[in-house]
Amino acid sequence: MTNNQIAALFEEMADLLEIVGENPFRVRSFRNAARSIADWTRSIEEMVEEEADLTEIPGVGKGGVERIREIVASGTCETLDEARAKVPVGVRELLRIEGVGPKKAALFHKELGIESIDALEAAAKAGKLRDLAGMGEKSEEKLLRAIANARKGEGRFLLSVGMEQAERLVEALRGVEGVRRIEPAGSVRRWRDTVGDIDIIVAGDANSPVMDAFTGHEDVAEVIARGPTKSSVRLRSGLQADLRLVEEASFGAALAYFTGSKAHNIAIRERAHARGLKVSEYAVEEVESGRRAGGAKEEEIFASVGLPWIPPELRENRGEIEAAEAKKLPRLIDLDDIRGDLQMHTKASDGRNTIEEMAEKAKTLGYEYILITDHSKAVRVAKGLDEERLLDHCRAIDRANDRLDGIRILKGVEVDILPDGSLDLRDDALAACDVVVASVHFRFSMPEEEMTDRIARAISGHRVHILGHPTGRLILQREPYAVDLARIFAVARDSGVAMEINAHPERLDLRDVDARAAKEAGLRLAISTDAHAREQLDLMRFGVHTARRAWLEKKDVLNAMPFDAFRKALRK
DNA sequence: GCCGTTTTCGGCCCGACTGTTTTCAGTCG
Repeated sequence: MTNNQIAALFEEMADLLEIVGENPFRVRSFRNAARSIADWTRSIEEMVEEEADLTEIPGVGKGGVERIREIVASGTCETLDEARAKVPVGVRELLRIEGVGPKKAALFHKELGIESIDALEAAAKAGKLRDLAGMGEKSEEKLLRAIANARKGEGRFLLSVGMEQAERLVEALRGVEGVRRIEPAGSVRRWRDTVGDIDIIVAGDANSPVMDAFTGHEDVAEVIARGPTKSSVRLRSGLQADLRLVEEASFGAALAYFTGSKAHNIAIRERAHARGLKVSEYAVEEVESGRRAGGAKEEEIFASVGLPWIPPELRENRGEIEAAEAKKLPRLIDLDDIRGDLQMHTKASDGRNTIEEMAEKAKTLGYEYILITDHSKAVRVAKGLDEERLLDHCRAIDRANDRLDGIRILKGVEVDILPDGSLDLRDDALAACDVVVASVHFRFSMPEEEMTDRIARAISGHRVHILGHPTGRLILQREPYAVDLARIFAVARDSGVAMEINAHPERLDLRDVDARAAKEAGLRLAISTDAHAREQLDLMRFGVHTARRAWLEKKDVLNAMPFDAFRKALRK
């Protein structure tokens, strides 16, 4: 049983208890527990086996420990079973519909016996909902639109999609009259790997036409809500976007508030509360006197609770507040620190550009070196290289190096890890390469132990320098394969192998928390774009910000090193 | 149910918008 599976059951308990009308604070404690269980890096199942102290997990107390033990032993617990007996599963589904919370879900169930989204839709179409307390014709129509949206959109979007959309909107609104400052907030600003919506904060005049410009933007498909200080729209892409207009004196408070994360904000607010302060999206105030203690700048919000400014990527309540307090925040890596790119493909396999074209583009990015890593032969569809073609390719790279000044082109390969843990090319061919990246590209559905053995064998026994996209996930498309990363990290450490953070927005693999665990296990990380065309070398920023979310500093990253140090670090 | 910079009981983050309501509940972020 994984931590995520345990967390999902706590989340389910919270939903069900809320529908039943349980004490809201009790419900929240279940949600808090779910959240910190999902974030917990050690295996909770193992902790149970070892009888370790589970109350170390924030938000887990005596009751939580009991429930976790029950869940690990049996897959469920008494509280959950009782709640499930009271609320059919379909009623919980209703919460996914925008505008339907626990109260409405309970109302629909109690009054009309509705137990599914389909049934809710049918009732709305038949006009049966308008007579319920607090409902009317308008809410019926709204509900039908929300159901249609839920069917279409299904939640979250890739970071790159959200980032591009946010940048478009900000660009369009920046020049509107009365707009003084504008910044995207939310998960886009924290560079989370997926985004659920876009938040934009504007400081400006109350009578600025920015709301009209926003709700009237060409990307807007539907206006969900429109007020003087807050509007929400549904974009053509299916994404929701919210805009907040505040006075300049409140810009920092609003930015901090809407950047989140929610868990981080709650922790900051509790901290403020303990100091007799109240933090809102408008200002920090002393509770007693009502005196204002800041709000124009984010720094003022943090300073009011005795902390330095915390970079948005760290604001997940994963220890950043404690680290800030102890003056131990990391000096996070920046895009400017990157000196090379360690995974890219050329026409030799499935890339669109030549060695020279990739190198020329890399020069414009200011890189000192790049590593060319075409596929090996197991990847047939990509025209993967066999031993002979790899050696030819290496000679072509040598020639390109002779012709080009101002950048070093390193010979490499992305060699496939075969199901038995052997590599797809002979050692003598690999020896011609400066750097070897090894990756898994097929047979993803092995049992965890076999997959772990497979990868461990591949990186320990050969001349591998970097493990490419270590979990194989494709965000929103394919789950990571089952693999014991802690064991992989231990083997990699003994073998001097670095882990990749693949910067492609569909991969971001390792993900933030796993990359952080890799660093804590004593490993170096390589941030690579895996570019298949020269313009994809620009995707590096997504990898770097994922690295920032993993608390990585310059010294943790292989390709942030000057060339000589990089070469030295590779020697095994 | 959890927790402690007013500590073992009594709190628990805060405000905007909507749709239904003559003063507010519900939802959302």
